[in-house]
Amino acid sequence: MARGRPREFDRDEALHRALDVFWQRGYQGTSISTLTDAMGIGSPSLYAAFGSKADLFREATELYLSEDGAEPARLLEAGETARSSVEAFLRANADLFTREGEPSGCMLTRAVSTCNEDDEEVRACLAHSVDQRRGEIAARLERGRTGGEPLPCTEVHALAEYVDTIVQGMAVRAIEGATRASLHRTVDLAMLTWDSA
Amino acid sequence: MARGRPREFDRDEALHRALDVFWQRGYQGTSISTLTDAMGIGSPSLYAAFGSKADLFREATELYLSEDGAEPARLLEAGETARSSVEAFLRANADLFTREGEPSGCMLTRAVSTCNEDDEEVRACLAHSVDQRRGEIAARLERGRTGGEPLPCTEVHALAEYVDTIVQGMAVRAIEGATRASLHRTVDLAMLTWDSA
DNA sequence: CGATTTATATAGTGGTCGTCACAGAATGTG
DNA sequence: CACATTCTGTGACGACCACTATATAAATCG
Repeated sequence: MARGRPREFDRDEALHRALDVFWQRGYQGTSISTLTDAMGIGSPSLYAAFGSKADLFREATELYLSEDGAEPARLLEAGETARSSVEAFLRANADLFTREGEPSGCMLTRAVSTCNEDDEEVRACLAHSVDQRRGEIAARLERGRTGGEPLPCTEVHALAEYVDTIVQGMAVRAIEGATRASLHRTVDLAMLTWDSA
Repeated sequence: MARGRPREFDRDEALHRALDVFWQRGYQGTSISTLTDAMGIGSPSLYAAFGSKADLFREATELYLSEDGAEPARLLEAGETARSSVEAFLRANADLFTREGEPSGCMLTRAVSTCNEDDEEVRACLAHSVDQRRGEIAARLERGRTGGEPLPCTEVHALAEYVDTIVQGMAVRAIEGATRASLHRTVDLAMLTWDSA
């Protein structure tokens, strides 16, 4: 098996490094040469292994969602109440956006702003990912609502959009340099919405 | 006066068009040729009148703050209470981010994500503008606090950061295509924070 | 072994980036 | 008028963009 000359780099590790670059610089702000430098390979190897810049970005997005973004999503599902689930979700995102030695903010949020309308496929990929995240929030809220849990708003979609707004706002603030503690203070205030009922 | 050949374009109008382009495409996503096309001038005229791409961006930022961004800031000052001022401020931003036939979102928020750490001067310019906005929110809150108005949090800076998070989150959602009504529903929920006291 | 298959390194493709030299055109001043 | 001054259009600079043709290297297959 594996006829021909074997690949000299670890594809998965290279993808991780590409994710870091996209995370830090967005889509348009990342050049192929930046990627090849970070991945430690030549451009022909990149194209042979990943197809194109857009394809590589798509794979990096999937990796982000399945690895870094998985912990917030897991906490969103695992909480006992919708309220505690949302709070854990927000705090996990605040932590994710301010990890030491890692890019700041949310990879998706950053990419949304850094690809313009020409990059049709990349925009579609991002829209799908963000829609999915919002859907997961709404689903968790709906689960609480049907279970009789009091929510600050009966429209779970509107409430999910509110939670998503907090997440994306924190992502921008992390890029601007906000500290983890500062984002957690914001979560404190965001959760006060629940205490209005 | 005005020795020499007179300029054939209106500098202020050209700056307005440049603002539109930066607003829609961010900083790195905007090329000089895109700018000259939109402004209807040649690149030497651009450089003679504005200096450089970064200088032009700085001027466009000032124009944004003094014109489009002025209405939210005005409402923030004009409201009777801190609460009503913040609500009017948020709604004005929601409107600003979803104007028909105009770029979506906030010009500052978009630019924050689209310039990477190499563009030192541009980042500094943006940081200053965002800090200023946050400071205005905090000042209005402090005015309410010393006036005896009940606030959901005694730390006006933390509360200002929360409000700023909503603004920036709405800006990202507007870029993603959120409707004006959807952003106003988010403001509804954000203001519930005040009802927890 | 030779033949085949796959990956790599080198070096390029045409195109665009931000910026500017230069020459010509249009104004004011003497 | 000549002259100084300022703007505009043409065209180009070197550097970078995403991407690839070509040749060589390293593996498996028969």
